[in-house]
Amino acid sequence: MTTSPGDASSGLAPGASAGRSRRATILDVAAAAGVSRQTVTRAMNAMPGIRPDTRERVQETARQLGYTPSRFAKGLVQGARTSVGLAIPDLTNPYYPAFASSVVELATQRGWHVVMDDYGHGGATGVESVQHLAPQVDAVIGYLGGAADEAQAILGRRPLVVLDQPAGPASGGISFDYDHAAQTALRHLQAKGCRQLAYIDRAPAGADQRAPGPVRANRPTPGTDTAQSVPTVRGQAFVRSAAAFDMAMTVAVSPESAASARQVTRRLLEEHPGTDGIVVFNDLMAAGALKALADSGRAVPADCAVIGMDGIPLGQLLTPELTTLALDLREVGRAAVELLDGLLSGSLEAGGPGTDLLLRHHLVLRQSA
Amino acid sequence: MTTSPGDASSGLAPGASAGRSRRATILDVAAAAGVSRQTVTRAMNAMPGIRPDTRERVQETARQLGYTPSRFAKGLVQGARTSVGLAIPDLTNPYYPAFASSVVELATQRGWHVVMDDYGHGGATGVESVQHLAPQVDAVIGYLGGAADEAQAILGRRPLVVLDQPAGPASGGISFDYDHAAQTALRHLQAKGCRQLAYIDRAPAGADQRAPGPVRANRPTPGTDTAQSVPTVRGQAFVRSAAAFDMAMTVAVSPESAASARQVTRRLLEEHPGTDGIVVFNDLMAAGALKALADSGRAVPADCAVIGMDGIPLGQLLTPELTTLALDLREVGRAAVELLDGLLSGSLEAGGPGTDLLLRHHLVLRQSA
DNA sequence: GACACGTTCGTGAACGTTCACGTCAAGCAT
DNA sequence: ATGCTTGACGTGAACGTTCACGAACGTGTC
Repeated sequence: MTTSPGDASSGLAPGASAGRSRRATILDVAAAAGVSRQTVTRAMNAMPGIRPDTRERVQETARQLGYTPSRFAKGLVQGARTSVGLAIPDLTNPYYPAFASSVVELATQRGWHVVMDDYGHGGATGVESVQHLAPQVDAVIGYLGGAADEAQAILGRRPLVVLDQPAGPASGGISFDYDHAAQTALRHLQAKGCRQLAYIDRAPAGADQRAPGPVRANRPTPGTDTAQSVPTVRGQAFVRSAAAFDMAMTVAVSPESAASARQVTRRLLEEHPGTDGIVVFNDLMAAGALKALADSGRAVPADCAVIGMDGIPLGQLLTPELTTLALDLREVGRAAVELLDGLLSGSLEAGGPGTDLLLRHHLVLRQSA
Repeated sequence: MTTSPGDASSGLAPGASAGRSRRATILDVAAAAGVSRQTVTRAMNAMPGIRPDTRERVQETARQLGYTPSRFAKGLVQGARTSVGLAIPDLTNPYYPAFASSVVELATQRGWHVVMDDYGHGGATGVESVQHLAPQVDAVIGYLGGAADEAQAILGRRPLVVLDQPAGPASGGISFDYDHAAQTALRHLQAKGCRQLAYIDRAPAGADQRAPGPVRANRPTPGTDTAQSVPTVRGQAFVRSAAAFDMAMTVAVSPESAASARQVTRRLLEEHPGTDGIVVFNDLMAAGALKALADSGRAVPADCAVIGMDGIPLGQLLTPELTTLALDLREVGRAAVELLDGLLSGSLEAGGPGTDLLLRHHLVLRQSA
């Protein structure tokens, strides 16, 4: 004990500036300020029924003790402030932050907190993300990539809004009308005179990331099941549409990155030099495809048109500027939050009407097609 | 009431599937399963000392009642799982998600939760963001844009790590060596033969977003105070360096978006047609500058070189690919999390040595300069 | 048959805060 | 003096969970 009795600047209770001991509680503050718990509460929460000088004295004491009210004790007695989990596969893909930004904004407006998880770093799955989020949140919004049933099981009665898939066993779902998107894109390409199409799909999560997928010519013949070589529902919609439009379409598969898409597109162009129209899984990969076309000396859209998918701002910065099947991402975020809001407030019933939305892309014409 | 007495699949206590009443507590489960609180705890948390069949019966009961343990009660008795707030000005700028992604990854590895706030939507400030986060978190990491003192005051003893500014009154700070960055860039441009430089700075937050800032020729003459027309420390470093290298440099100011930067650059090029080297506040705005140069029919880098700042992946997708003063964003995130980790564990003392880091950009040479 | 022992389960206490009261004194009218 | 109001402050109870015990019940051992 080196504390001398005449110590200046600390006429407080013992242990006032104590180092690494225990967190200060409301009782410590009350004792140090010579008042009761309730008065401390009144001082800290700007409640009436306390004399201004008392309030200030208590606040000063709290400051000196480094007192911070326990959010757990507060939450326990007051009933939860709602906090929602946001499960995102990859913040590095500009699509997701654009969506997340909207969710965070609208959630904040409602006084919610957003606990974010960017899973997929260590190769985690959406379900693992929900598992990590679950103990901390009252609801989850997320791109889970399937497995909504397991996620809902983990959450119990707490609402779950899944994106890019129908609700299924989840509380709510927002999915996208890929058939409509595909038809819109192919109609446009057909009108432009494109005849030899290609679609670059995203490789499934489990696929080997090192070896870009095979380039397969899938001349769509009715009755042929192409599901195996076309990993995503998005891709399958394009295959269906190509058949309906009677257009030839090659499908290539690439991991979800611009660099991989560039490489895959290069191979595609070598094996199918006559390709005059390419649709790509998303805008990020489309950027890679544009690079590959430039590498091969082709002019876009004169030699080959390109259509991306997402509508992220990135597209406007590319050269040529990217024509894309755009989603209004702020709108998607708004839909998700409003759906969740309805679920939480009880004005919407899980699995009931209005919990399974279908959103449409619209074609934004820029230079590349 | 349409519930018939012979209803199957629900032999539980009354109110089992009750609609919107009260949240089920551990006591409800205990009563319904015919056991005690503690046994329910043991069943839910996979603790030993419970018979497998009991465990399963309890779990099933909990599932049916939709029981979810209160995170508040749990936290109160167990001591907090740490959750950190992440205050970000704008998730729409690709710089921030790249950083956030790294923070979320490393925080998750440590078992922390990340509460994200994307302030700046409604024109909120960093301090307001901290205010919103404070009741929910044990620490904050953030790009606050100054005002670290107020933020720290709100947080009390809880650690605060600020980015892009020295720690000051905050617990820890990570800042960037802009003088070094500026010297690196200008040295390169000088070697390339550039003689008429321009720097495009970001307009301060309070500035009118509609009217892009003035284009001012700041031929650096020693003794002239240019601080007023150069809003950021980043910009001031470039002005200083230009003076040191004895290079002419015009400073223009633009709101932080590619579209605005494009517009400002266009005006800059009209007023200063001889410009042969441009450095831009960040990569996003540099993308706009590249567009403006293309608009004016100039070749990059032949007619005019461009150097961005940040090192976000976007730069590689542009045409021409963007030379940039890159920050290793995963490294920045790692530094922030490790700093916070030290602060939280007590191995680092707030304001002590090692809490104020200075990171350096390195020049990534691509096509644009 | 007494004892020790392991397994399974239940009970008091505690976590830190707020809510709903209760108390006490001062001021004022009757 | 009495009663009533008002302002400032204190006290019991409750929120829902886990921790540290203790009780009850077999099961084996000597």
